[in-house]
Amino acid sequence: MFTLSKKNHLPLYIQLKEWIAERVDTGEWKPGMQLPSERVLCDDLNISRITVRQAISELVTEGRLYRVHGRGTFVSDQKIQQGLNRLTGFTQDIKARGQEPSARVLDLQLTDAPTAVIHALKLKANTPAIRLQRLRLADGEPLAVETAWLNDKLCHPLLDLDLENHSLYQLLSEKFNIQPAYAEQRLQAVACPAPTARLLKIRKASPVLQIYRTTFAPNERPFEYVESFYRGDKYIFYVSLNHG
Amino acid sequence: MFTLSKKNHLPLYIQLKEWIAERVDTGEWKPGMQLPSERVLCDDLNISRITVRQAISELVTEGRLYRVHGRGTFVSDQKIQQGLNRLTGFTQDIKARGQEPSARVLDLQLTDAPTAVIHALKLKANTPAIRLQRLRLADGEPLAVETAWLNDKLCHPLLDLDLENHSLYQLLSEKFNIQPAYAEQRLQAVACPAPTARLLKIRKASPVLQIYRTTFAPNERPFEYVESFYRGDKYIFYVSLNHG
DNA sequence: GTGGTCATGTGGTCAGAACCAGTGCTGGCT
DNA sequence: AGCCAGCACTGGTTCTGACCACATGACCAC
Repeated sequence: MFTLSKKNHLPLYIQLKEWIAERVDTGEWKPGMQLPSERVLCDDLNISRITVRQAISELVTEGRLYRVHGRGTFVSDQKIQQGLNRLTGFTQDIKARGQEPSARVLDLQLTDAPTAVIHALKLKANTPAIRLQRLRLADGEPLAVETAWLNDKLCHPLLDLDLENHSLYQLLSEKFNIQPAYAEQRLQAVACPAPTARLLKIRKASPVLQIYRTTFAPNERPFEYVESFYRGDKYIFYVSLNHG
Repeated sequence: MFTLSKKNHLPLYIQLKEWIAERVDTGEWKPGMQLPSERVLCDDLNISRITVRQAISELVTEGRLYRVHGRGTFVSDQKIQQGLNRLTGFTQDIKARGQEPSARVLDLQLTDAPTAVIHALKLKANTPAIRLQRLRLADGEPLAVETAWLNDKLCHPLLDLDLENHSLYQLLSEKFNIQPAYAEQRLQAVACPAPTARLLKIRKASPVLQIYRTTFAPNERPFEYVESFYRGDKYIFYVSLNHG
């Protein structure tokens, strides 16, 4: 069926894993289909069961396969796979929803960071930070007010850039080589404060989704802390959860 | 240091995993601390290395430990940990927040399923389903109203069980061997409907977090659809996002 | 001091074997 | 016909043992 090359320095289980993944991706093995049993794979490929199990286990962890004790191993339904939980900025998020994102800059300055920001970005006390407040629109309608705090040391020249027509993440990536790798968010339903309500063109105290986000670079350093208010009537947050 | 009991039917690697997890949770082993090497653990506990590796590997996958080739295994920085995005029921969720969960059953019956439920659970039209509505409390205070729809075929005898004092997921697991594997959620900030507000003891139209969840079993069949209203002033939802 | 070598300790990969624990079919008994 | 025990499969757990790849520090030669 296929040969694993020992010469190739790649571990056998990785080679097997990629081989299986390819069958699944190309649709040669369709969702619900049963894989050859672990012992059959051992014999056919002339490798030990521990190797086969390691390859399959990783694919199970990734959600591409699932096992049923006593019955066998099967290809997962691809629809279920998590297209959710992806870290994107407002721009990408809204585009993914089929709408046209835009922005109006309300404030952009270097100023003293409040303690919540100091803590989130792991700054020293009394350090200034960049405060960027924008009204975010989807298809021209106000959807959210977003206040981002950025580490000044990492991206000072940001103050001169055009943040109405470009994605912040895109600029950070192109100009400063900062890519978001990971983010933690807190979501809460609150009554909209009056000033924010005026910007969003909703009645004050309307329900809004308040989102706090801390974004980390690949080296696990936080570079951004954002507080947003999303109109409750216009924005739905999607998330997927997996069994521990 | 500690003894693994063979009598206990739990697999050795699970016992070891829980033992390590406890050290980490209680803070006996602090973030950054190096664990005893795999071979040392083998000798001390008189088990094979493959067992030790399986226990550690799962904790690594969960983000509680990390390994460095050639140096050792270490306790992760807890803040980075994604104890987030774990699929749990209300009971586990509230316990994890350090509060005491409880429930009051408002409704439990077999009835016609609305189309949203038919669709989410992939039922045939005009199929009845189990409707379970509960007021959920944390430390005795109303926190959420939860309406769960369950596939009748999978868990009919549920109608006779004690759902005030037991976790639904625990019962599903013990009685019907149904384990949640994956869930998709939608979250939205809305104004609380009057009847729900009375149950939650808040003013009507207060902001609440409305959460829809579809829960899937390991075989990717949906078995539960839940609509919940969480008090906006008492509940914060945590989520982590990863770079695609 | 600087730079290379090597011993040692770490995790990473893999073989072969054994037994346990669910699932589902089959054949024999009632 | 219907039930149930047994068997042949599946994945789940665990062992012994081996070698590879990487990190580190001690040692030696320059």
